[in-house]
Amino acid sequence: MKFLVQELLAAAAARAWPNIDIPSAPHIERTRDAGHGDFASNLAMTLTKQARRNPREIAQAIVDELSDDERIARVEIAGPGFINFFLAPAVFRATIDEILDSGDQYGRSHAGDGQKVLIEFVSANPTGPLHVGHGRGAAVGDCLARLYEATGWDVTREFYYNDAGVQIDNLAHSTQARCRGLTPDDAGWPEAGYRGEYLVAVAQAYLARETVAADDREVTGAGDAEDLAAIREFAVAWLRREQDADLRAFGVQFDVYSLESALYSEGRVAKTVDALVAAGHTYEAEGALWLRTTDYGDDKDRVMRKADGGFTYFVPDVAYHRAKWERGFARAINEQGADHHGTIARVRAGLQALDIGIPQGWPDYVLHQMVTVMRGGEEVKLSKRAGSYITLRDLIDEVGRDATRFFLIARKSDSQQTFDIDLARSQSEENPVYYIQYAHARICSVLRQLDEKHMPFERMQADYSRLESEHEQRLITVLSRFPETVVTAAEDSAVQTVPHFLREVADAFHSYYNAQKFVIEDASLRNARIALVMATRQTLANGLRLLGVSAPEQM
RNA sequence: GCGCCCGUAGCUCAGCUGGAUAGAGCACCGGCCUUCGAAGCCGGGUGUCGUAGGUUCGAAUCCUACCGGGCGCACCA
Repeated sequence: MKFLVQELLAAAAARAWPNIDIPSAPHIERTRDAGHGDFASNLAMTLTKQARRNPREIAQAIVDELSDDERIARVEIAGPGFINFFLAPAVFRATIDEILDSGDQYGRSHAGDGQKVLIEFVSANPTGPLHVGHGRGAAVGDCLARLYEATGWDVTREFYYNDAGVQIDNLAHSTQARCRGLTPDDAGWPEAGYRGEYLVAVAQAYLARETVAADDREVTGAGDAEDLAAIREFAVAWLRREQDADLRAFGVQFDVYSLESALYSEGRVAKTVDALVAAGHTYEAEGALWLRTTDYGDDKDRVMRKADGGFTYFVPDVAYHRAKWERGFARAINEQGADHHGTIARVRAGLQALDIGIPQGWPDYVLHQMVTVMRGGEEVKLSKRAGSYITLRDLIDEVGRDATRFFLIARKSDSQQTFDIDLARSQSEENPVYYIQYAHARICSVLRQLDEKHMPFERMQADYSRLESEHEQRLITVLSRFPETVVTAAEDSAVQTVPHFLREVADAFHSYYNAQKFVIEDASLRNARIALVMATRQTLANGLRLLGVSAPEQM
C-alpha cells in the first residue's frame, strides 16, 4: 500500500519537474494523526533548493500531475508543504483479501531478486557450551536470515570455526588431564586449561571409545589418554555435537560449516599472503611481514607473518572472506559480538589490498552487544575457564525456546541487554511473547467455536464495507503495514521492529476482540469479521515465523 | 590516550536515512468474566529525549565538544 503511493507520487513529481532529480522511492510515511490522511510525504520540502520555489507551490504542481486513481480518495497539501494522501476505504479492505489470498506468502517480497547472500553467525569455537551471548547471535542471525529469505534473497547460513589453533590445543590438554583423572586444582593441570566440568563427560566418552556425530563431523574415541591428537579430534567433535544440539533446540540450523584449518590445508592462507605481497601493500620490519592496512583506513598496520614464521589470525580471516567473495556472495553479513568490532576495519582493509574488486564496505557487519545475565538479583559472570556460566541450553530449558528467542530479538542488537532469568521465569505470563501468541490462539479458538456452531466461513458472503468501527479500521491498517515492516527490517538489519509490529497487531486484535462479537447471526457482517480475524491470524503466524517463534493454536 | 556502541517516563525499552502535539510494556490506582479463552479489555499521569553549542523553515533524529556507562585497542584467537 505504501509502495503504491510511493510510485504514484514519484511519477507525478517527475512529470511536474522534469528537470529535477526525483528519488524513485520518495520518502513516504504513515501518519500519526488521521487528520493528516493515511500517508504523508515531505517530498516538496526536500525539492525547494533545486526548484527554487516555496514548498507549497511545488507540492501543488506535483498534486496537479497526480494521475487519477480510484484507490486514492483525496490528496491535500498541508502545513509547510506536506502532501497528505487519503486512501479509499476499499483499499484497506482489499488488504483482507490480499492476506487471505497470499496466505503464508503475505509479507514476502522479491526485493532481493534471488541474489545470493551469505549470513555468517554464531561461529563459536568448539571449546565449550554455547552461552547467552552466542544465543543472542543465534537469534539475531537466524532472524536476519529469515528476513532476507522473506524479501527474496537466496540465503546461505554459515558457521565458521577454528579446529586447530591455540584454544583447541588448550581444549585437548584440558581433556587429556581429565582423562588422567586430574581436576583443575591438582598439580599437573594445564596452565590456563578449561576448568569446566563438561570435560569430564568428554574424557569418559573418549576413554569408552564412544562415537560422536556432529552435523559436520563424526569421530570415534581412541581411548588412549596419551594420544593428544586423537583426544583433540574427539573433543572437537563432542563439543560441536553439543553446540549443534543446543542450536537445534533453539531452532537454528546451518547450511555450511567452514573450518579455519581448511584455509591452511587448501593453501588459501599462503595464496592470500602471496597476493598481498604481489599487490605491493606489504613490507618487512622487525623480522615480521606487515600489511599496510593504514592505507585503507585502519588505525595501524598489521602483522601478517610473525617473526617466528607463523601467521596471525588476521590472515586466515582475510583468506576466509576472500573465499566468500569468490563463492559469489555479492552480499555477506557477519553477525558477531561487539567485542570483535576491532577486526572489522582490518578485514576490510585486507580485502581492499587484494585489489580484486571487492567493494569498500564489504562485508556488512551486524554486531550485538553484551548480554548480562541476572539470577537471584545478581549478575552471573561468564567465565568459561572457571566453568560456571549460564549456557544457552540453560536458558532454553528454563524460560523456553519461544520466550528466549523473542527476548533476544526484541531489542536493538547494538544495545546492551540484561537477561533476568528469574524475571523471565516467574513472570513468564507477562512476557510479550505470550501476549502475541495468545492473540493467535484466541483467534484459533474463535474459529473452532464457529465450526462447532456450524457457521463455516464463506468469503463470498462477507461485506467488508460493514467493517466500519474504529477497532476494525485500526486492525486493518496495522495488518497492511506488514510487508513494508519486513522490507525495512531486512534493509536495516533491524530485527527488533518485527516483535514490535507483532505487539501492535496483538494489541489491535485484543481490543477488537473485547469490543465486538464474531459468533453472530448476521451473515454478511459475521463473514466480514471472520475474514478480518483470519487475516490477523495469518499475519501473526507469518510474523512469528520470521522470529522462529511458534504460533500455537491453543495455550 | 585512540576507536566503536549506548545514554528517551520510577524500571525495561521503541522511535533515530530530520517533519506536523515524544510512544509502548512493566510497576501504581480504579473499573470489566451468566455471552466467542480475564495469559485479555477499558480508564487514570509521568518526560530538562545525558549537557552545551551548531546546521535547518523544522532536531530525540544530523554535526561538534563535553559528561556518564560498556566494549575493543597483541608478532592471542
